[in-house]
Amino acid sequence: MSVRQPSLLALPECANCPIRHRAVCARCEDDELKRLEEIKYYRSWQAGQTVVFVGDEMDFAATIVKGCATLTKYLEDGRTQMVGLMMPSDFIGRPGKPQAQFEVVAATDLMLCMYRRTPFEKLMQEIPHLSQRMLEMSLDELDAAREWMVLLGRKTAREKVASLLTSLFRRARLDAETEIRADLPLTREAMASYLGLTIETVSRQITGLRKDGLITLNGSRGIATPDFAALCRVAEKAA
Amino acid sequence: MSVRQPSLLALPECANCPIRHRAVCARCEDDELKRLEEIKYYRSWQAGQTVVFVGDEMDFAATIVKGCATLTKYLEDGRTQMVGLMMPSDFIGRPGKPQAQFEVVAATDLMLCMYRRTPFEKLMQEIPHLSQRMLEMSLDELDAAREWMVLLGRKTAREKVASLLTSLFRRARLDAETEIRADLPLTREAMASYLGLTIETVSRQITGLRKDGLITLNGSRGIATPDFAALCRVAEKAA
DNA sequence: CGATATCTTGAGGGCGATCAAACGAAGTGG
DNA sequence: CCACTTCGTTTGATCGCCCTCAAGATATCG
Repeated sequence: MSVRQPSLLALPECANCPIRHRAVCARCEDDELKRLEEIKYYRSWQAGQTVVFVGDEMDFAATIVKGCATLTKYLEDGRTQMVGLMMPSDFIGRPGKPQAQFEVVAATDLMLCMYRRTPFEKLMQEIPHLSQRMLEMSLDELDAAREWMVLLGRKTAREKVASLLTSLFRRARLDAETEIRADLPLTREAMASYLGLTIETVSRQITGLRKDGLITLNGSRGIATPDFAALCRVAEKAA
Repeated sequence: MSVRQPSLLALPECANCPIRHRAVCARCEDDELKRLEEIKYYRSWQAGQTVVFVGDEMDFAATIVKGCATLTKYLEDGRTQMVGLMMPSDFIGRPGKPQAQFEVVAATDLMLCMYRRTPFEKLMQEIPHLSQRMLEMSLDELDAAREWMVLLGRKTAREKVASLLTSLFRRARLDAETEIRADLPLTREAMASYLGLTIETVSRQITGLRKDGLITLNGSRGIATPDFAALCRVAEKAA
């Protein structure tokens, strides 16, 4: 892969932003949005590039505009565990702790709407609509993390893979209710990291699900399901 | 165990509260504290009693004053995974989602400082000190959940048990730096639920750590370590 | 002291990891 | 255009950690 510098882009208006109503700025009034607009800038990365390294001073907070980013933690001997899979409108950053606790990597081509840290934290103090939305989003992340813990701690390999696929299907069908296909934004390696498995086991389980007629493949990234409900049943949704 | 009704207790003053400076009310001014005091009440449970069942309408939020509570999620076939281990000053409740997503159980005898839900959510709107602290605590919970995900997804049984013990030691030495002993607030079953293991494996690993001289036991609940640093090394702390 | 949880220990098996190799797609250069 | 590399994926063979099932030991409490 050719390594290109992250590029700074022009500044579209917030009013036209595709994730305006779901991001951290969702509740902001027009005048509040203007203040955010003053400290924001856009930046893009190619799939595979690292956005933040562990321990880096994070001098920004950001919203994903396009693409998909992963948050990954490491053990000393190199074992890795993904701890966040962030999609458009999701927030990246940790007000109060500028040291990055995990690596942020662009899983696909990625565009972030970034806010300089200090001014952003100041705005959080001054704009309740901002901190309120921030709290909502943190609590949602926490709920997701807890669901994820059940997957990691108690589900079988097959259930894990089925759970990930259903979750990706759910996020992929952007208002296209009928579409039960998706292009995976993750490599097998990223899926393994998400699931607490090895690449080989992920591959075997995907093959198994295909042989059982629960999914169909189209290349290694394209995937679809003829029976979404059945796939959900395999995923053993929490009671 | 004799089942006794949870008891309602008298209302001590917030000013004398042992966890006043660490709980959700930590940043409140005196006048703000008074408003909280108006909607609060105390309630106690015995070890083993369930505080909230999955799906229950939670008409309160609460702070743990004394004791220890667990948050547990279930799969349909009965598999369980603990997703929260809450200690004094920790917050229990989910503003915005009154339906309980998990079961809350008193791991030890437990006392909660409880706030009625609707008035509490109103105060969160009106007292920035409250919602700000709430955000801080949620982000800390999220950090802890992500560390926990690494444990569940990638650590070996031995590392898992060592990690839990070091974490409990850390929380137990309440300003008593020199004390490297603790009474476990958890049964083997609760430990297994925390770690994504079976009771038997937990027991075997504890025996193993004892035989290796990393810990000493005193009954099944009392535990100490002659070399905390060594135990941490076994726990394979994340880089 | 007996009744009942809780915890420990043992034997055996299965699921997922590990090690290894083949396969396919995309890109490079002769 | 075709060898050749590179990288991601698939498939196979074997191993070992942890689960399962079972029994025994210990603690707790009436």
